[in-house]
Amino acid sequence: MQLGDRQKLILALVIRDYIENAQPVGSHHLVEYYSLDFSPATVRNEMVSLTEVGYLRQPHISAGRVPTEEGYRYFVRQLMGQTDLPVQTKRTITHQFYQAGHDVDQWMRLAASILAHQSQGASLVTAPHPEEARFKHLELIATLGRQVLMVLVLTGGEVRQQMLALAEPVSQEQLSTAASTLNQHCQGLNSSALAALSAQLDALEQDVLKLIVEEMEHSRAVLSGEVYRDGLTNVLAEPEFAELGVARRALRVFEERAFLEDLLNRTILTTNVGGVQVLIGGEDTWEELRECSMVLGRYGVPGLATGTVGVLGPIRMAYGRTISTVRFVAGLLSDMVVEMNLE
Amino acid sequence: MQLGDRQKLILALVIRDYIENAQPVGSHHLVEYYSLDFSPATVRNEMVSLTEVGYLRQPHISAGRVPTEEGYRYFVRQLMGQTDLPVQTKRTITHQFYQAGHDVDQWMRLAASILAHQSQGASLVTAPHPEEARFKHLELIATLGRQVLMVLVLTGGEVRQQMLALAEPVSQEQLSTAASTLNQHCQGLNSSALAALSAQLDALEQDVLKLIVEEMEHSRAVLSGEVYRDGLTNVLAEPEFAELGVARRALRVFEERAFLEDLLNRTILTTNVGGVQVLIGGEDTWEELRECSMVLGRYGVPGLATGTVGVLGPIRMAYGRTISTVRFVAGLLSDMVVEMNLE
DNA sequence: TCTTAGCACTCTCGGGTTGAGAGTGCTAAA
DNA sequence: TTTAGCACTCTCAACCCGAGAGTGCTAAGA
Repeated sequence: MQLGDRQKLILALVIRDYIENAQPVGSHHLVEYYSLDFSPATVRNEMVSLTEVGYLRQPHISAGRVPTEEGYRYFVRQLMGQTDLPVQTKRTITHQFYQAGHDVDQWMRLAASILAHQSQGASLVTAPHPEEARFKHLELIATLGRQVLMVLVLTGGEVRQQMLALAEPVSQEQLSTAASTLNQHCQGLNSSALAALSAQLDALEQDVLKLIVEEMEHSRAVLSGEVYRDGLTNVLAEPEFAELGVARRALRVFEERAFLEDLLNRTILTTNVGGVQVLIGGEDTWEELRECSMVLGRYGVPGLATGTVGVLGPIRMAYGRTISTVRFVAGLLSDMVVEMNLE
Repeated sequence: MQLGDRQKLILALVIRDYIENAQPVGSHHLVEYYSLDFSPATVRNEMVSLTEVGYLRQPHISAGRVPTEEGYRYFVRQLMGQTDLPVQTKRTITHQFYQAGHDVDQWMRLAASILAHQSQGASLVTAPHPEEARFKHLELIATLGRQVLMVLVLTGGEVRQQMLALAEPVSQEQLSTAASTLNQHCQGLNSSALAALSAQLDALEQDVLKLIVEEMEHSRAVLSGEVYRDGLTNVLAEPEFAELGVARRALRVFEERAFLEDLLNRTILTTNVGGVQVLIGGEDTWEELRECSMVLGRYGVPGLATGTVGVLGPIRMAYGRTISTVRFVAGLLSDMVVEMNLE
């Protein structure tokens, strides 16, 4: 069913008002506050239609209207339009990133902090990592006794380190030789190609190679590295999380890696870099997210390295501002990935 | 003032009962439930004394008694005694660590998870790092263009990595030469000794050395690496965090690095390895912790590398179980540090 | 046909009241 | 020194009630 212009206007106003005040919106308030040139009775009539198509509902018979999840979805898709961050805000954010220097860790933390602050929600950032890891460089470093530190650099600039315990002590020279052999043979190969190499290597090199393959396989998961979070307490400030159970369920989402992994696997992988996905009320799929919305974005360079940024908040979320912030921060992080690899 | 034996018994029972049920404890209930061989009236008389010395209080005149913070402190110091984890529990935990292999990251995550689960609180673990970092080994790895990855191994097995952008491109050979020069000169030196070396080195080496010193200085902070957390939602389940504001304040503690840093600096540094410190109700020092208690432990090998484990919960916390869990996990992590360095 | 004024109706919410129950402190007797 | 008995205080849940908000319906007006 197609909505009339007046219905769209009323729906949009109800949603904006509700997002701001967290209270059911009545016909009288709407006309008064937004100086509409038709009467509360007319608004009521339109509200009846909007309620019938499922975009609005009444908490109880003598209350105003509240948007349904479907209402929010329609709003985000059709009514909201593209909003953009104020130039001044953009400039401030860019400046902060500029000051963070070249440290990926710093960038991630900063991104999480900015997202949380701007959206007044809880934020989530994963470090960039390649969709398919390719070998770039290897170092083997003797630490003490039979403990050896392996540092593996993958295309995209991702660095992984892993301790390995050898059967017997090996000198740094032997390790360096092994590393340089492997560096020669493995350049640019992906994990399956590496696995095929095994035959032509000696025992030590085979051991190391096995570990490399393992690491690279592991790094294919969406959630291989650290997950940066911030603003968890922001969501607790929202009235919809006043009830203990609701707050717990929402925070659990952020705590459990397994859940996040599932979530990201099933949503963000289908999103293009630069694109933003909005999950409203768990989308009938994630029970734990029933009372929340998430805005997820993907950044990076496809084929090289990508990562995820996201915000969790109540369904009554300022979608416009949040989406544009997520998009903007994703853009900056994409620049970082480019810079890291090209400069 | 010295408490009589019966007063000690009653205080201990009130605290244990309150910890379990979160409800004011009345004289009648106490006698009934614990089959005491004196009457409720006697208990009431003793309770009056305990209230006068400040170990108990009444929420209101017709309610039972509740421990005060002083009461908890007395309990933890004098009444509780050394409890120990059940052998079976210890075995299970040890087994889990055994299965985690040699990955420090895995160990930290596991430690946080076990602490959270056993204590039903929120847990906190910092990676082991040296009190005074000494140089052990350096690698320089060309990634792309002028971007160079520096991998720095410190005594104690701590590994730090940092990107540096050089003024102009440098080949891997040049980097390797520089690294091996530095490895020869810097072996076992601390940051101030390193800073003094500068004169005898060429431009590239000086650049790198500056960065090394910076990293090592930075790594002296208590909170240099990642902070592992778990069980945040556990604390939300406790009735004392039902109020929004209380829950926010408690979680903020865990979110803000600055706060944690201050906290650890001022408490844990005065604790010996293997020792456990109990903060009850913020100890009049930390406003944010007023409604919480923390149990903090230190692990590692003094002079080599140490780290912190801790649990946050309501003041009404099962101190016995929590303290023994913290102590046990700290012990396991200390073993890990030893093993990493000696094997 | 669309809009709107008027009105009866419904439901929530906050305030006030009340009675049951819990637990105390005091007193006096054992 | 301990304890039974008792009067007393206070909380808590239930209940009632009236004010207020906002609706849907109807009928009149544009």
